[in-house]
Amino acid sequence: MTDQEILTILHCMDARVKKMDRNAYIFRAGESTEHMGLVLSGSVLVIQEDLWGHRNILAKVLPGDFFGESYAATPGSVLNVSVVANEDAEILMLNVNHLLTTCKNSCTHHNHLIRNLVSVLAGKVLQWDSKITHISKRSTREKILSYLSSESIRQGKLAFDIPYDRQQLADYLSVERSAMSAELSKLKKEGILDTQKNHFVLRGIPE
Amino acid sequence: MTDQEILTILHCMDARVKKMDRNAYIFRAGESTEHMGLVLSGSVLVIQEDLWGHRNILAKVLPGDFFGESYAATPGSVLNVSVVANEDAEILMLNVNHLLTTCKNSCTHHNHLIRNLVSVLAGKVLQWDSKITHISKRSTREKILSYLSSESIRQGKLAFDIPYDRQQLADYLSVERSAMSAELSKLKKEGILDTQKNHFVLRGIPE
DNA sequence: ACCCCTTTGTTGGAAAACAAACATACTTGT
DNA sequence: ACAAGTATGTTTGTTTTCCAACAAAGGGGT
Repeated sequence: MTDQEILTILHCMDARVKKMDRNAYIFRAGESTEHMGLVLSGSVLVIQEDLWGHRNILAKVLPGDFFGESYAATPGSVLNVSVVANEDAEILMLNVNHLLTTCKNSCTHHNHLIRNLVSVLAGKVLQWDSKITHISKRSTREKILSYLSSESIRQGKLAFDIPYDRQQLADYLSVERSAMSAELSKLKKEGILDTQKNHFVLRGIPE
Repeated sequence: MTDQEILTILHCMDARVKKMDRNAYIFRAGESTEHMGLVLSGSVLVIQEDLWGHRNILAKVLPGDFFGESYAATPGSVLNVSVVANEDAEILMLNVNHLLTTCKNSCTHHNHLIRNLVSVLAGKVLQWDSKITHISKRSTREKILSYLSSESIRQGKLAFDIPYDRQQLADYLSVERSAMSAELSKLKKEGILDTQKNHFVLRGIPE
């Protein structure tokens, strides 16, 4: 596309850049929205939290990736999650309704964009599938190994970084940080993996 | 749409009806597919299972609803789930690639169908969100109550049926059937709910 | 009505996670 | 270099789940 076309589309979708400070809320559970977010810089967390401090991290969204598309694309839906900036971040907010309802200008690119939206949504479902795979495991150890091995496969190496610190990983896997930490130590002692900070090396089970 | 138009579209998407016996597999984890399924009659379960008999039910799909769209819409993806007939069922298989790649006949309805696909996918993400909400809860009791109250809200009544039997509910919530059964008894004794078979009545917490 | 088979409820010991507290790095700012 | 704050690892009771086995209830077919 030419710059002009991109500008037209951005205007079509009512695009606006928002600068968010660390820990600022972009969406709050209970609200509804027509906009989806695209992370330009920094990162955001998609979370659920209750009044007792339990925080469930559904995903960390990095630059180039979207969030909130499903709520924006479902009229009448109410956000079941909140989105907070994990660090200072720039977010491009895009109105999905403007994309889905044929616009007056009848952008020839609308259809292409909608197909892209299909890819984004399908990818999100697959991502959710794999999160469900991990947290459905019954023990902390299995959840850890399920997550790490899928990350290892996804990144195509046995040594890789994960986007979470310990507390965040525990919140992502829905387990106690302390129990997880203990389990990681065990796995180290057994030689199944090695880790320092957010860097992991899987060794596989010795025969 | 006229019958003729519908027929054209069905042909476009390589539509075929499959009759499945109870317990027959429609998709197996590890396969890939260009087709999504539409349940015409009966019902199917979207599951993950391991070699030790643990079965995680991701969803029960009833007539009028789809399954497999996300894998079909993501070229190169591999099924992370299996789909089995929960009872004798008729399934309409639709080729999503034919829908996404502009067809030679250039069906004028393609765009409309793709928008519908967006809705279906967005709805699926929301459904997954709520499943994650339930199984992220730390105790069996909380998982049960999270699921039941969301079903109650969704159906708009305090008395409602759920689509699962006890074993299936346990598999959906990723807990032990026996522990769940015990917890349900407790909740009954405490007067928080009542249940017989798959019918539930929520009473709320007595003040 | 009877038997068989499936579903649901109950129990008890073993194992695991939870929660809170503390110890030990590791950062960050000054 | 220091101090304060944060992140990570460790430990200890307590609570809960898991698992296996059994009991009770319900359904279907003959």
